[in-house]
Amino acid sequence: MEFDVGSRLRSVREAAGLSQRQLAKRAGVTNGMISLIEQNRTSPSVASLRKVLKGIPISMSDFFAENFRPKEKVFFRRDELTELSRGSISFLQVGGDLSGRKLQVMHETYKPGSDTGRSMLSHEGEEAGVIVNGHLEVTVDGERAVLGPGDAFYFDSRRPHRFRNTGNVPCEVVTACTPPSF
Amino acid sequence: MEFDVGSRLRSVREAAGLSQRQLAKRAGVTNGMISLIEQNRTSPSVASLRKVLKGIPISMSDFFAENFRPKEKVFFRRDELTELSRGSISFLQVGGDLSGRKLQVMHETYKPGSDTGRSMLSHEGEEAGVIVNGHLEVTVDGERAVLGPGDAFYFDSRRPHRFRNTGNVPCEVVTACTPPSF
DNA sequence: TGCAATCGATTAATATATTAAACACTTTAA
DNA sequence: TTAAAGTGTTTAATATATTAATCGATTGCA
Repeated sequence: MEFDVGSRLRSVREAAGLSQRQLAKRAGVTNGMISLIEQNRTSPSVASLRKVLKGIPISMSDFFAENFRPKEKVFFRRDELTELSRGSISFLQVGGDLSGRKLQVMHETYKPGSDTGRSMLSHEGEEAGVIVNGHLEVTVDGERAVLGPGDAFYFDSRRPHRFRNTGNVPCEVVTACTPPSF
Repeated sequence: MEFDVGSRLRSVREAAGLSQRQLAKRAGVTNGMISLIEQNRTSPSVASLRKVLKGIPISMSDFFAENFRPKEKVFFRRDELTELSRGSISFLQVGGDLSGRKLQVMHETYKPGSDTGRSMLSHEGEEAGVIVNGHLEVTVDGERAVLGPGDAFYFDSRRPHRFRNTGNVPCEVVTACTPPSF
């Protein structure tokens, strides 16, 4: 799924209807450099790539965005949900391959003592959920709360976050995030 | 709005709980280079940045995503969910004002006999949910299924759809859609 | 037939990214 | 105290990105 910078640049440049020289002039770099980048004969510095993309124009984020694909299946029996990650946390994802989709919904079960980890990773998007059974300790960017049945959360996924079941019964949660995070 | 690569890298590295040397080893580059990047004393090639981000790990796309929102309310007790009631169906929305947000998560309860109507809702976006209790009849674009606890659905919201509780006990569902539909 | 103006690709020269090694500082343990 | 291992930073040497100039091929116009 690793797309290469060269083909991607050529693609967006041509989509914008610009020649290498036209783009080079708008971006304040040389046409030769654009040629080399598009052939992947050099890996531009992000400073240079920024200048080039500004000439198109397209944002870094959009330039590096993943690509899309359609989908069909609608209904999923509980044993058809795709299990994503094993260990002491069960992630049952609604739908199979979500690449190209914007929404990810999961039915998660946290065994007592389970923990998403201390590393507090962050990713783009928004994230929310409702507790169905048991209790879950949720930490977001320094704030912490223990949530029970019916309680809920909603936050920007870029804020570092962590989930732990500190109780002694399993915790069931239905969560949603956009776009899918894994 | 121009965020700089150095501070962003430092921020995500620290969020992942890694030292410059630890990250350098995982990424296959030198710690000195990471130091220089974080100080913006050099602009890495995208090839190098890719290696570094893979060590965290975080995608290019996420790395270049626009910056955080100011802190907002994260946790919601069940009596704090905002009720959007529609007749015999109870919609408890996670979060207050969702304007400008991309994700809407709701804890819904369908009383026996309740029905979103045969006019078949249709709107832009994607929609998914997991049944928590009871049974729900879901119709999407001609396809119909009766779903029970743990079952789920996922579809493009532009396909006409309808929800009915044809059973004799209340049905609880956690649903998500993007973007928010009301 | 030209000549002029494009196009993208290539090359030697040069600017800069990257490395390897050392620096100064803090923490931990004996 | 002492040593050892951790942190981030700095520097000279080297690898590579980038430039400026040129190339051959194509297109349009006289």
